[in-house]
Amino acid sequence: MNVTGGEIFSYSSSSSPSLSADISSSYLSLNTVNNNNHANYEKMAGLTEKDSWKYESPFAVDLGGSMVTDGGGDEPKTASGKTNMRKSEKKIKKPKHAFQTRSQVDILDDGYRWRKYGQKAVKNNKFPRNYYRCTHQGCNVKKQVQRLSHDEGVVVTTYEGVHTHPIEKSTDNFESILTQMQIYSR
DNA sequence: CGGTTTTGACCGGCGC
DNA sequence: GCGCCGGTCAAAACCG
Repeated sequence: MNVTGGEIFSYSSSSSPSLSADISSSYLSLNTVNNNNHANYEKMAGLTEKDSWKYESPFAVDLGGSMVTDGGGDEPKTASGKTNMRKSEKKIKKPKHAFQTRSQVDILDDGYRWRKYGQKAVKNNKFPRNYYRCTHQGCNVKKQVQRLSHDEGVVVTTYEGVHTHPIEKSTDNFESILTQMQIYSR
């Protein structure tokens, strides 16, 4: 069940669905998810109880900044043994924020550079979910992008963690600045 | 060539 | 204990 009211920030790109397409021209090469197979899930809109956690944000806890510590990269990636504890012994939850956006494209550029590290089929949803990680060194911020099956025009982006570095993108255009404002105004 | 995407394997948690 | 499921890894392919 959902705990405490979910923090769902939904804003519509008022007018230009192509907004993100423009900005992200640099690495907009993700070849969409159109070609995905069938897997006819059509029960609910796509949110199961399990998924519900994504839409609640325990940010009251640490948005203050404490959790950012992980940015230091506590992951002991030893060149030799990679299979060491992949799961950090982290007890505190990272803040997660779900954004819902109307957009034709999957790539919503927020000014950061992301590297895709996974893609999985979503239950009750014919579209897969994409997992991205911030490429900045020491920044463990992750995000996952998902599209609603029954409403292909809606893209849900869930951010996890807080960036420990400034945006590196050229902010010389209005759209990107707007995007940043939307992100920071939580 | 170096960074990124692709994609199946793998892993931990959870329910039965 | 087993199998499902969501999330992550990693090697190879890919691309500018």
